[in-house]
Amino acid sequence: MNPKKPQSQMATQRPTVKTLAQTTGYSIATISKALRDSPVVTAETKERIREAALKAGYQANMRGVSLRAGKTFQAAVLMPVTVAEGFEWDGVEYTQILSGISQALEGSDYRISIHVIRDAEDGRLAAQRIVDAGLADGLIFSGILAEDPRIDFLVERNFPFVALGRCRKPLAYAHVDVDNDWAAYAATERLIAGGHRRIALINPDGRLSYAMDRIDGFHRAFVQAGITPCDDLIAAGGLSTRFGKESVLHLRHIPDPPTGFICVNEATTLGVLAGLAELGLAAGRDVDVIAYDDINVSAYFAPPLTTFYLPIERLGRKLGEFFLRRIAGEEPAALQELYRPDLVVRQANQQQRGTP
Amino acid sequence: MNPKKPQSQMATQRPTVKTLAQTTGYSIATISKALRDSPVVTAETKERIREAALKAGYQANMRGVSLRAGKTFQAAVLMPVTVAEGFEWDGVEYTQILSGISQALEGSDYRISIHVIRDAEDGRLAAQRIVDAGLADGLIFSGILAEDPRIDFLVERNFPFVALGRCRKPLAYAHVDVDNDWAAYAATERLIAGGHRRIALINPDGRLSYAMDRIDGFHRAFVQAGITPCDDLIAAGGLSTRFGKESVLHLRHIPDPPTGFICVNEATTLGVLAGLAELGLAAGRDVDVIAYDDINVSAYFAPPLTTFYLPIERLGRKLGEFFLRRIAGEEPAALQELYRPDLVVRQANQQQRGTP
DNA sequence: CAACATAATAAAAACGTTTTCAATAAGGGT
DNA sequence: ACCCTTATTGAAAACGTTTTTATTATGTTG
Repeated sequence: MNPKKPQSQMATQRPTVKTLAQTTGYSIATISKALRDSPVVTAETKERIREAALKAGYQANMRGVSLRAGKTFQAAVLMPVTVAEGFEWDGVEYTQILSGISQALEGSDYRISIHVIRDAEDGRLAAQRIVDAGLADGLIFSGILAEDPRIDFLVERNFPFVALGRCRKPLAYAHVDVDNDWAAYAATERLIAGGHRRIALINPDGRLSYAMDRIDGFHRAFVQAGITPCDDLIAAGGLSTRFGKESVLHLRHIPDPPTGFICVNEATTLGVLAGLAELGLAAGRDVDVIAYDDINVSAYFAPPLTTFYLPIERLGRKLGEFFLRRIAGEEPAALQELYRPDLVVRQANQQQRGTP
Repeated sequence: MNPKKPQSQMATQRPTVKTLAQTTGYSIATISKALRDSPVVTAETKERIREAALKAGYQANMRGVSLRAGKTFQAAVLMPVTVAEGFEWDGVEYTQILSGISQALEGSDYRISIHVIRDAEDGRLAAQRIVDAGLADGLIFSGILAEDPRIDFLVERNFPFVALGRCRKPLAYAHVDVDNDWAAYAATERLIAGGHRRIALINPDGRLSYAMDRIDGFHRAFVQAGITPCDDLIAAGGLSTRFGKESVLHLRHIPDPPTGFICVNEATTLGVLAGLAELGLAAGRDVDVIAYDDINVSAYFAPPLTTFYLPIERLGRKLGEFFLRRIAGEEPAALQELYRPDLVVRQANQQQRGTP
């Protein structure tokens, strides 16, 4: 075979507008307009060109479109991961977030590109790289800090983005969030109504905005009930299973230990249950545990736990929708939504049980 | 303000090779060569141009590079998700896979783009779309079926890809896999040695290649021990928590029920434990459970379980490495690796316990 | 019937690169 | 002093689009 394959090689090449122009006899301008359904080209030629395109299996080359349009058609998602091995079930909910975003982007020309980050500061660097190098047309990220460097940066550069969570600065930006203040309030109130006076809040990193929201709600429930808030029972740490377990082991060994636990996610909840098991305690009998659940797994814990449940995939869908609308030019102020999770009762709200 | 902003607008535009050409006085050809460190351009001019580029904050526009090079610089990853809400902890390990791939791709120009798929057939469509529309330079995917339409398609089209798992056809393609045959064999052997004669294998969808591998290993252990294989105790279904629970509830109600359970992943394991709890049985006392663990969570189950553990992030890293090498032109036959998970003993291997 | 508006298509420019090829300058050998 | 080689840079083409502008043909109007 001739290594240059002058003829057969050409035949197997992907067709372009130029190819179609040659086969149909029209100019590449008309081809382009016809395929984009421009009103200036006649219905008959449109038909003819479309047919030829179909026959040739023509697909517009995104690289050409991209260069010409000055767009990347990429939605960059910052995905946090923990560094070390032995990470323990961290970030498991991201699959669902991505699924939701993906659903929203279906039908659009946008694709999801993943940028793994270690922490918020690393996230700022990633954001800067994405903006400076023009790697994407917009950004989606979560794990918002009260003072989030990414939000500051992106707002200042006027780069489109949607945040899963709100920071504590009065800036206008598109976001989706869970009403964590309310959820923590409702959980605490429920435990108080169940007779608990010493309640532990297993919380993530204190710089996270929603960690503060949860503390606010936690406090308010005590104040409204006229009880001293359990500030000493707030465990601020990771979202890991290990942290949940360690928190229980620690908190149950201090004087006047907690009898109720409010967990921040499924991972810490699993850890809390593991810690209780190690101490010979059982949720629903010796202590009460209320969880927050993104991925509908609390039903399978032993015992099944009462949770505040909001499928995180739904948030993902909203993120994707807001992303597209933001890219299309809508104002950030119009792209903000707050969700309240559903209370799923799986354990009775027991009254005044003697603390073991 | 003048809506056209003739001057200030220009100043804020991203610099291009043309800009640099103007500021330095060199031609765009020289600029390009200098920045790519071509040997034909003199050291002095290189230095001058690099300085100017740095000062201007020049970053090559990927869209231009992409069009010219005919590459997308995208590594497409097919990410499976279950459709319905109430998905129950499915696909949680993908975060780790992505993290691993991301680590391997660091330093390269490649970015990860996510394509969510519902099942293998949907995956084939996605693969076809990616290939036909030229959305990526290569593909990474998992959940390999014994007869996987994606592998057939991609091999036939000679499109670069790396599979997490092997199909059962004798095709040459890059892959990374876990030795599931061995793992299932070892798990079964251990339970047999512990005195169990009726052992259940909680397996994923039977069309999955690694499901068959596991059955093979499962069988072999019985044969080698001279015991009748428990074909009736193979539960082939999903990877979901629900399936794990339902399997236990079903299997424990048949005559001569299993006393040992071998689980396929953490999700089903959690379900199995939930099912056992509902029946009043405890792992490690009434029955034995051996799990397979991707994400190091089995230590927190109650009780902690003996598992075969292989951090899936490591597989992800290998996938990314193989991807780059495949893209660079290496032969698929050189890009194949099989991993054996580590046995992590958390429960004693008990002898001949009366089945309750 | 000439002038002109309108419709349809074609030509050309642009997006930002990289690469091939041409052009210039400098140096070395005879 | 002249030719030839070599080193360095510049010009131009190409990647595949889309959009702006120009060109032609057609029909309408005074």
